[in-house]
Amino acid sequence: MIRLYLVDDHHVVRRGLRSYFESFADIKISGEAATAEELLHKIGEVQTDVILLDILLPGGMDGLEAARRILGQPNPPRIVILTAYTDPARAMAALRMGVQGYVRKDSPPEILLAAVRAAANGQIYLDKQTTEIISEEIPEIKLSLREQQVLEQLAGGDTNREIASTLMISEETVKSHVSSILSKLGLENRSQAISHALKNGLVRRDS
Amino acid sequence: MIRLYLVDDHHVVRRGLRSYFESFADIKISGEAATAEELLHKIGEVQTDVILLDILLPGGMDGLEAARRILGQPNPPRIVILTAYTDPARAMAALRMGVQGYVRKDSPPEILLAAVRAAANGQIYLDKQTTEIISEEIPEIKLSLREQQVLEQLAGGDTNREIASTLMISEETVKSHVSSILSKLGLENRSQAISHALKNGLVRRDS
DNA sequence: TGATTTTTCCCTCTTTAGGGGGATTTCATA
DNA sequence: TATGAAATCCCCCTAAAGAGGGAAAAATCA
Repeated sequence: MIRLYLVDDHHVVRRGLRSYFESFADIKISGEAATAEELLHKIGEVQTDVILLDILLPGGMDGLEAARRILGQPNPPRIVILTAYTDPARAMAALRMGVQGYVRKDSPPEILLAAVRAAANGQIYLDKQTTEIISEEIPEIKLSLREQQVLEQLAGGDTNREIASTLMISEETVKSHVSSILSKLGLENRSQAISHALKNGLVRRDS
Repeated sequence: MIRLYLVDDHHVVRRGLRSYFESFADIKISGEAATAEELLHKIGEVQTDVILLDILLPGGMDGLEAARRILGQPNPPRIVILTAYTDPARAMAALRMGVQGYVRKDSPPEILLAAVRAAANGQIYLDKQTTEIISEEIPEIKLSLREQQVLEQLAGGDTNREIASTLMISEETVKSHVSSILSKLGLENRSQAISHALKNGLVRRDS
């Protein structure tokens, strides 16, 4: 019997997952959470084998950070990441941190099932697209803390001057951070950086 | 008995909606579609009272355009728009075009149910946030066709020169379109336009 | 038809972005 | 301790973006 915990901020998604998985005799839903904070708060009190975890969650913490914390505990449950869009960098980061699966939300239900069962067995399951992308030996793209902060504001539409002002550094420094972000991500200008960051969930979108 | 048609590109969402609505005696699911094209293709052959329609759909056509076409037909079904983020402009546009409801995906299921039942009765149902926003008498922000096309490419990270090239117009023309987009949306630069467009679902995000 | 909007293009001018090439300090780590 | 990454700042220079002010043809609408 696989005990499965569901984490997604949308009611309909949780309900859909629950009704689907409950139709299989070997799976039992051990609980649900809508946010990363709720998950971390509740997970200590339940015994579960697998957590199906959405990446983009409202509030301060995203799914990856929640995964990191849970996997840092002794004898943690397996985690399968559920995501709307396939992002190579995030998938790599997730795998490095010990996640057991990475599947797209628009995958057919059988894929989700396969991923959960594989995770329960300690196997790793990746969907086709992710596997293809990963297998191309993509070097991990890692932004420094400062670069992430700059990217965050970049994606908010701020100018270099505004970023400089809120980070209390000079405009020149911001420019050098932006340049290294572009070079690390293989992009050509800030517009592409904004587009990339928002489309691939590299930043929160609190609009 | 309310016949309800479901349109969403995610399996889990469709499944969740179906299992939820089927638990009510007065509702019957008359069909499902994953894209706007599929909906338009299939809807002629089924009798349905209400269509629950996701706004962001893969492929060329979005939910609003599909709604426009369906509502243009004689004696059309009622349409309830389902959306991930509340966008005032889109909500206004949807209502103007005769849609019967506008609800967020993360609403509690009871809200969805209320919206569908209201639509079946010919009433209009808006969720709280949308109502609040609408009631502030927001003047409709309407981009021309050309401006939408430019915004689409803008959000993809393209430069003015690239946009000019694909639209087969001069760079100067692109600049004037960009300027009018900024002025209509009340923004200051293209970075803000990209951020705004992606965060508020003004463009598709096919990454 | 007349009026309005859309789409197109041009010019000038200022600001912003971004590359290239340094340099310094701090801090972790091999 | 040496090495390297991170973070800070500077200069010079080119290209891109955007404001302001027109203008004119085409499409749409009243």
